[in-house]
Amino acid sequence: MTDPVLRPFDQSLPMALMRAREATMRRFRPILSAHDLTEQQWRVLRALDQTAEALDVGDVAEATCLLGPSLSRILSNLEQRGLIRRRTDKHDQRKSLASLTAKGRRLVARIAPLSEEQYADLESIVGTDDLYRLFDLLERLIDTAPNADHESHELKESA
Amino acid sequence: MTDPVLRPFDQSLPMALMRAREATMRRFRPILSAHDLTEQQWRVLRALDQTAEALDVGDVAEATCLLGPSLSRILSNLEQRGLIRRRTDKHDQRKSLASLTAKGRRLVARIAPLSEEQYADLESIVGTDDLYRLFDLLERLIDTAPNADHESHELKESA
DNA sequence: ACAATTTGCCTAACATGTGAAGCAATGCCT
DNA sequence: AGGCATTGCTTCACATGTTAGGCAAATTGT
Repeated sequence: MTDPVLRPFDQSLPMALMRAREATMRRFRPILSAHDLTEQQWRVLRALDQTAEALDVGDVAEATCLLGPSLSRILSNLEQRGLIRRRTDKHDQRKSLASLTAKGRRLVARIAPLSEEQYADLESIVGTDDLYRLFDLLERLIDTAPNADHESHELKESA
Repeated sequence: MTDPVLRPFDQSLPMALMRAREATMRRFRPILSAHDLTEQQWRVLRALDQTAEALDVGDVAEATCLLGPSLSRILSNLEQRGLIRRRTDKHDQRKSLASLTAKGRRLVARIAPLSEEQYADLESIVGTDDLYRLFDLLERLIDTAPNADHESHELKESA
């Protein structure tokens, strides 16, 4: 029964997660900034590149882990640069649908191999097995979250 | 030999790290906002609470994983609120030394048990063993970083 | 049909992330 | 001592994180 002394930072999980992410991103950031893209802008372009059709803003937010206000600004930015396009959904006029332009798709295609190259390096250094172990542990951590809608898997079985 | 297609987000390590951190912080954020503190402000207070003496701004930046400009603003904020104190180092007048005020130390003491309670919950859910496994994997990831000064352990042995 | 509620996206305001530039204090060199 | 690059912190400018509030379209209840 010791006093409730605060654990030092080396034993803080959020801190370790942040440093790990920072260390990982250090590989990719130079590629992106060379193409005048931020991390977040790149995540949006990737999300849109993954589907043939357009996505509504809510889906993009979920996929990219961005909050509405940030995403709204990012979409405006990318739209002005001619990388994406926005139009309102005919069936629900509250929704705004986003999709890549040809220019945007070309940009993703140009960056993709560079990104995958870095990822391959990372995997070879850490080791494929340990990388999967890490993914599993992170996934478990995500599932312990109090009450977040991360596209709950739980409903499917109980429905 | 497939085309260099981009991996989906569920196989992206930076994405998994971000979601895991977000899920973890969801436990702590309510405690902090109830005391009008942001994550980052809390990290600074913690860092200063860990040492008896004052820390220079560079050390605080390293300990809290904050960049100079952010830290500079945060210190101004905390100083205005009377939670910390700043003075210039007599031996090197470029340096600015920060330390907690009595008020700041009381605030940390009030929050600490709440924070540790959440941490204990987390550990009991994830399991102590898996938590340590996770720390190990994250540490390895951090050490694969291209060229960052994370208080390199390497020098001590080779010196 | 109509009022109340909810949903989806937006803007506003403030705090932080990030790279570049400024500036004073220090260290180095001759 | 006098130049000169370096260090430590700050400020600036712009992009994002975060919470709150706004507005129009859709849904619900009657």
